[in-house]
Amino acid sequence: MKVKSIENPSQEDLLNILSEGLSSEAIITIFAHCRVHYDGRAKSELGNGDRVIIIKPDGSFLIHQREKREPVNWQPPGSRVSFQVEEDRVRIISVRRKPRETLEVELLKVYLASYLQAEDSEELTLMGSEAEMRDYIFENPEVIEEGFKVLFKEKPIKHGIVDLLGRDKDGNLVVLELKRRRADLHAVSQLKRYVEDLKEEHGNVRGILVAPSLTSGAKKLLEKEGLEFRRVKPPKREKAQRGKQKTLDSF
Amino acid sequence: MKVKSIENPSQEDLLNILSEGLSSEAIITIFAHCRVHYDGRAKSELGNGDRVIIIKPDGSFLIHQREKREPVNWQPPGSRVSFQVEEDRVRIISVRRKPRETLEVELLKVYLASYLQAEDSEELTLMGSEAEMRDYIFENPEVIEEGFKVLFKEKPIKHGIVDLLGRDKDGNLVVLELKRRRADLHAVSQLKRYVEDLKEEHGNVRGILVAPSLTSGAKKLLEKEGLEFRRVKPPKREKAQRGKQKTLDSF
DNA sequence: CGTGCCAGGTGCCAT
DNA sequence: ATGGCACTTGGCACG
Repeated sequence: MKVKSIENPSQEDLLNILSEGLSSEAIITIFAHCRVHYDGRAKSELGNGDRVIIIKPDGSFLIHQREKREPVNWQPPGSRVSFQVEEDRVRIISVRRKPRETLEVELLKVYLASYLQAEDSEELTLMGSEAEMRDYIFENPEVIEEGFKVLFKEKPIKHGIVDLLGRDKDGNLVVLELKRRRADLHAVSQLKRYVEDLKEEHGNVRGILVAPSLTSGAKKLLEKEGLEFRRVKPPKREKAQRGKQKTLDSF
Repeated sequence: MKVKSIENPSQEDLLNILSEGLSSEAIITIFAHCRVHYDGRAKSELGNGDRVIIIKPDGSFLIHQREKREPVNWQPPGSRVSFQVEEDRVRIISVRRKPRETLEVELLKVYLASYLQAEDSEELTLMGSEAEMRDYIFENPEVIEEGFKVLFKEKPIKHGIVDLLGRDKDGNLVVLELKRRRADLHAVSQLKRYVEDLKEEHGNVRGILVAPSLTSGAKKLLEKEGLEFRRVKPPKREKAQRGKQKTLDSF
């Protein structure tokens, strides 16, 4: 019996679903008219309305309204769930420590209470991430320019971590900042920070923003700062393997 | 009849729930053993497992595994749902245009099919955001320093938009970059970009990072760049009202 | 743990 | 639509 569900449950029914669901590490889903209070890093109030509530066995807690991809309120994994029973209503409370955050759902009317003892050992395989773009350029440095050689991947420098660090055919140090999508002002600032950092210890340093495209503002700032752009799209192929720290001595 | 649910539904039952749910603008929730394919900005595959699927009337589509706050796969609001019926299984397809993205869920076994015709007119009221911090400082500029006056809120400059722009008691232009939480390298880079921008047209410009705290790296970079820090925590009080563009002529 | 940074980020609001 | 940026960002990998 993987699943259990009760429409318009009595208070006893509801409490059964909750305790069985929690103790059996199931995913609990409740349709309810409710009100929500949150206090922690921020603070929020949500008045009465119909929502979908999900409680996962890892402590994740989601409250969804009828619109948007994002939950209106939530609690991250690791939070602890408990419930209080009052005269005519049940209150579900989720507490997170460090930072201390509490989420309180006042259930005014429950339309459906259910849980699923989910078995799932599969993990997502994702193609087209920046990590894959990095590996791709690492293996095919010529897509940046002829004679380009990679020295480091994910190299920590004074203020931050550089995606790729290499040398051009003239021996200049080259910093690459990769973006899997259209690069914006933030990306240019990031690249500029790395270039300025490295210029302090090494002579000339080139900075290249590598992305499928640029926003108008990014282009303006990039040109003003004497930085460069190479158009590269993230490859959508199966990730080969964990390409860890690659170090080629000093530089 | 706000809610409908069927445990271990027949294919006909399932199709009824889906079409009734979609046409009545309900939130549809399905517990199922399934497999998922996604292709769009990136590409992903997810093997067989038990998941919770949510389809919202605005086109939002969520697939949740038993862990994490984030859906393993999803589709944003505005996507269009349809379904294909095969011999022994149903396939739910969600398509987004611009960018073109498709999400396909192959339902191998459905444990529970349900929907809720949710009525909800309430919106979240949130306290402690950066916007509130901005309004707070706008109204109480002395929390930055004695004699500080605000000139602009959300002021667009050459490369970006400054949170707050003002003048100190000596007449120097002052840029404030606000963070509702511990400020990091990114915040410092952002502030530096604004300060450099304004220095080109105006004489001396001070940059102050306003946040509850700083990361170690942010502190180092901030000091090296001659920028300043003021410790301010975001206020958790009810938002007063929409404080729009505040312009005090030129500066 | 804190620091740094990506994300199929999402959402909001501006031009 | 594009742009610039915040978010209770979440999640991960590394020191």
